[in-house]
Amino acid sequence: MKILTIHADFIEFQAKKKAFPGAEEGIKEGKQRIEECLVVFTAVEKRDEENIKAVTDRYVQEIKNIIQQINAQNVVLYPYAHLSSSLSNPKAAENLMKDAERILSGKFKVVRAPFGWYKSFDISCKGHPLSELSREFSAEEKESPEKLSGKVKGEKSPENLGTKKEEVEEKVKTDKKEEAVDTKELLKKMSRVSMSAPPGKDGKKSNVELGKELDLYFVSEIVGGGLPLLTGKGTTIKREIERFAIDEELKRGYLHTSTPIMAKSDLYKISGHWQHYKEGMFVLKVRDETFALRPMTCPFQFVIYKHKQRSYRDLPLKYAEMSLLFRNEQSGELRGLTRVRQFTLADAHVICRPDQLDEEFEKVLDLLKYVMSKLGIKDIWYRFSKYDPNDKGGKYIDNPSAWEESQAMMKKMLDKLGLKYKEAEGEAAFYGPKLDLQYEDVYGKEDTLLTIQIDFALPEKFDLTYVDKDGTEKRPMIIHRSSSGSTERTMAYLLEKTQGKLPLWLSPVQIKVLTINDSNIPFATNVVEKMKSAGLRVELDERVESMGKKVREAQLERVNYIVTIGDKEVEKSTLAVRDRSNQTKFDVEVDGFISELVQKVKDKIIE
RNA sequence: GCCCCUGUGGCCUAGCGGUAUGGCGUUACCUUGGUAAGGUAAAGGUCGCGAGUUCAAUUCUCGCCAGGGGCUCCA
Repeated sequence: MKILTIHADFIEFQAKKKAFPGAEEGIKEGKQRIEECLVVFTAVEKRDEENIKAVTDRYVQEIKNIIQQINAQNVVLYPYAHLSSSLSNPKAAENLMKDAERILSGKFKVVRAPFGWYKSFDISCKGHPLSELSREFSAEEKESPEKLSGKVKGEKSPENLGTKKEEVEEKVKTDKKEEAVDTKELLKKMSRVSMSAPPGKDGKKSNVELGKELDLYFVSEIVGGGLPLLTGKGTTIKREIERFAIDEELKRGYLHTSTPIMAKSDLYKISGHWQHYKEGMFVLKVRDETFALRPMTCPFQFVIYKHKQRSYRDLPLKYAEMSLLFRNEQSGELRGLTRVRQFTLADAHVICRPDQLDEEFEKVLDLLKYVMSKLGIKDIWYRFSKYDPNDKGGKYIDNPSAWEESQAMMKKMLDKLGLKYKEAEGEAAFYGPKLDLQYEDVYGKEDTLLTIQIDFALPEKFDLTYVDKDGTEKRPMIIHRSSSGSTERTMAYLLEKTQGKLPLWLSPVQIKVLTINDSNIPFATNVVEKMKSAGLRVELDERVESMGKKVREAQLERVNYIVTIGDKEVEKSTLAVRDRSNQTKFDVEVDGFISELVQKVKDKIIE
């Protein structure tokens, strides 16, 4: 329910005409005038139907509270459908208001304006701070009326100024009480972790299972669904992927930006994301302003582009960012690291002249292929994602000729590059066609790993321009693309594909050093320190356990190399090295081994 | 968000209308052992949370939270 209240010197209204056939009958004809009154413009909404009684109670309570504050005697209940776009059925609304009239008339003089009629009215608002108020509420929260009214007031800051002192104190008290009660319960929640997933095809483990088994990440109830916490090991993988992507992008002429993770809603309104995806955004209302966590990077980088006048000589401009994004995905969609509510996207926007599009597209594809080769991403396929000409849900920018043109352009490029692809209607972004790089997870489910998109709509919306040779302003083209994808999802892909046996350069623990007896520890420690200072990730297992046990555990951790140090090794200053093929080499030179691994890491060898 | 499944100490797991089984890990002691699990002992749980049914609920019912599978969605 939404209400708007006006403390008025007077209101004068007159029913003119039925707004629909079922309008209230037997109403007073002619003008009615009420003086010194609180006028309550009221819209009953669809969701209120679930619990009419509770909503009525709150409605009455709110009115009483306001009347008390402004010290009025008369109330006018005025049906006002225009406050909401999701109205309840008229009969329910009419009955609700009649009920409220009955309840309130015990204490005040109540006039109810006719329901379902077009009415003319004159009103004179007193203009003091509390003379205009609005409230929005539903029956969802079943709490005591005192607490409810405190809560509503808390949401509307200007009115808070007028709240009586004791009410404010009471609110503070209830807040404190809530904190005290919850803390104990919430602490328990903090330790609750739930992660479980059945095996996939051929008994393969999902990224969820591997994440838990290898201690890479987990999801905690207290933090929330779709918000995984990466441990030190998990973060190592993430960091290596991201460093690699950033370094490679820099080599290829990208500029890395660093833009805020949130903005005022106005920014998203320009791009159309607000209209298209508001439901999927985390919206923050702070005082009188509305912000939202960003679900994508585009508009931020466009703001940077627009900050200066650009010449045709400046193009192509390639803005990249390792971008933290937030999307309020449906709860049923969340899964491990594959689909989350906060993720990092290796995002970029190549802003270029139309004559550069072909070449830039090709360069992007080359970058993606390179990244995939180093990450060991194979068995992906290309999907040419087009719009759906028959879509009437407003899912796509309404400009069929631009769609046809840009899709034809993309198709030409794909064919020229000799790519094999599947065409998919209705899979485009709302602003343009995409080339998606698809993969299959352990359950055989298809998902997008990387994407390249041609955008014909946003340059127009943001009025992006450059000055061409002839001195006139021209419209650039934009390629949206991700190089290593969402790092979280790419990690999920790699984990599932390798079943945790990550390539050396991505492994959280590359080497595990095992000692055979305590007298080997000093030499082993020395070796470990050498490895660490060479930049290798190594752990020492100096426990007094059997060799068999230590080896088995190291294998289960999926380390790349198991180095054993016993009396023979100490004596000769060498190592016994076992790799993933389970073959052990003896008498390996320490420095040689270290430099070999360092080189492998540097070259990002996929074994 | 919808449908279905799941939720037992840090991890895996047995079980059942009468507060719980075993293993791994942990801690202590013994073992100094050469490549897939050495021995003994101890500590650790209000059986996801809340309500209902019952003399009695971890067990049955409902609601909520979380995870997963399938839809839908994916800027």
